Amino acid sequence: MNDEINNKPIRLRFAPSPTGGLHLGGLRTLLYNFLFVQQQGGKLILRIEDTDQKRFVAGAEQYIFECCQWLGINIDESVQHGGEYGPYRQSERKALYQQYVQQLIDGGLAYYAFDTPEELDAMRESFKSVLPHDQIQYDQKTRMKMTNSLTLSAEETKKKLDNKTPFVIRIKMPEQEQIVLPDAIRGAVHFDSQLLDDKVLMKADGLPTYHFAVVVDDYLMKISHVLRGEEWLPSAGIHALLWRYLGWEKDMPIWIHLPLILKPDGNGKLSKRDSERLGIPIYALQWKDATSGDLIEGFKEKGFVPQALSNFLALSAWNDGSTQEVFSIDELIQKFSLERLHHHSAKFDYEKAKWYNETYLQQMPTTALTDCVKNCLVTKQIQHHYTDTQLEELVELTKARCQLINDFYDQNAYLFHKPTSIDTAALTGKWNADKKKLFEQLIVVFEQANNFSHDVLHHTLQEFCATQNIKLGEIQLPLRVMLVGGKFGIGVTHILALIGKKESIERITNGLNALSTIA
RNA sequence: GCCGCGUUGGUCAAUCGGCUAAGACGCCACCCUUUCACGGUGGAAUGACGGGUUCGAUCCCCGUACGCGGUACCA
Repeated sequence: MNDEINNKPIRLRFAPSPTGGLHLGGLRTLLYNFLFVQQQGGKLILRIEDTDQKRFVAGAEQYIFECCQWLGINIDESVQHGGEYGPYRQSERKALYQQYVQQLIDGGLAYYAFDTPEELDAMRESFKSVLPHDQIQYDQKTRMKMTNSLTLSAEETKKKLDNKTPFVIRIKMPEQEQIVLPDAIRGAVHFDSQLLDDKVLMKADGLPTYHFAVVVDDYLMKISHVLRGEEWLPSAGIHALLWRYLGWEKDMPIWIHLPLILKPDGNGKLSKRDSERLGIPIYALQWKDATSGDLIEGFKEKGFVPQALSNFLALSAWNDGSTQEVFSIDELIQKFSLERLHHHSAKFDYEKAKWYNETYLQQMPTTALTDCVKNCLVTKQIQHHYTDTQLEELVELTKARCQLINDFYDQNAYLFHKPTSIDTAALTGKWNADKKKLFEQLIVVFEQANNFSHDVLHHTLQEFCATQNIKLGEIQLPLRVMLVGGKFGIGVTHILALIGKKESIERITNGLNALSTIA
């Protein structure tokens, strides 16, 4: 549809800054970029926006690729995949930007500014009395009072440049002009150039700012659609103006500004702090914070499968208009549409995310799920002697109660080690010396049993109850409490079969000791 | 302050002028189950406010309020 209008190949880019872990919002932007590209048969470019060396974090770039891999997101062009529009790291494109700023300067659309940070501060101070509130910025109201190539003569400017005086290059905002940014989901967004400041295009270190680099790179990389976060909308007017100033207006990509993901509670954008504060993941994969040294768990470490995260994320700012909520990646690719993207922010609902994961776990083939559980047990360093067949059996029996992979251990810990305490209160009033004798006899029966499988045990218990002339229900609860420590868990005969004869007898014996205090 | 974007239950949301306002998560109750879950059935719970436009506004327009974002030689 859009490709026909523009008559140009579909090329999208995801352009993160390597300044830390990739959080939920970035992940979702990445996912939407991917879905659209897959649907349209286009290309997805991953561009590293590392123009701020001060904020560079080692490892952040590699981490982004790892997230893509875990989520199954295919990148066509990047520092790792290559491509004909490289380099794909902005710091390596430094020389490329030069000719385009020069073009703007020659056209009188940008200018050199020599003001030092101190002079800028002084300017802000001095204008406090004449300008309303704090709308003091480097703009058409103030630029003629500053040290720049607009106020200096050509010779003076040349002298400063020859002397290697530090400078930045600023855009010269037009005096009075309506700038229109066509956003595919929000319609035309208008900006008044009079209220916009003369943004820095090139910094003193010779690297471009974001505003200049995106425009140049999106043009050179032939980007057809820009799907990025809403935090860019206020500066999108400047980007649109630059596309025009550089003479590329007819090649301008289609803009789509995605809503933000907000804190689950309270107000504001979801942040790293919320992850720690609420114990919820916000990264796909664990991220080690370089400054604090803290290791922050991601969705993967919490026990999510990537398909569930993708599905949850995809539906957090889009739906197909039906009541369907569970979509495979292929369905998402097929049904995704720009038109149905939401344009308002929403709170992050971790409960819902877990529900998605639960849904995916229930649908997974037992063998695949068992593999996940085995990995989980390894990372948790849980010692056990279960065979693969037994683990598969356990997965089948317990998956209905698991939302996260880790739940297979957390919910079934009693299958891996003896209960640390016995909830004797659960049996108050239901325990006496007669019951104790009953269980002592049961131990004898178990000791003589030569088949400890689940179905045989079922008959064994029934026969035992018949000979004792009691109902099965009378021994079930005490037996459960002795085996697992409380009123929870899967069926008792399954527990007995899984932990085995020796372990079962030990637990009953221990249980009888613990219960002697209430009898 | 200024600029931009938003505003349907506790949360996520459907509707594209006809509403007795879907559905999901969460919550509650009951059923199933001599445990806990799963499952099943049911329930409570929503259009920020004020003006228009219209036979009719959740839906369109204008204000107000509120929320979010931006306002850097950060992205």
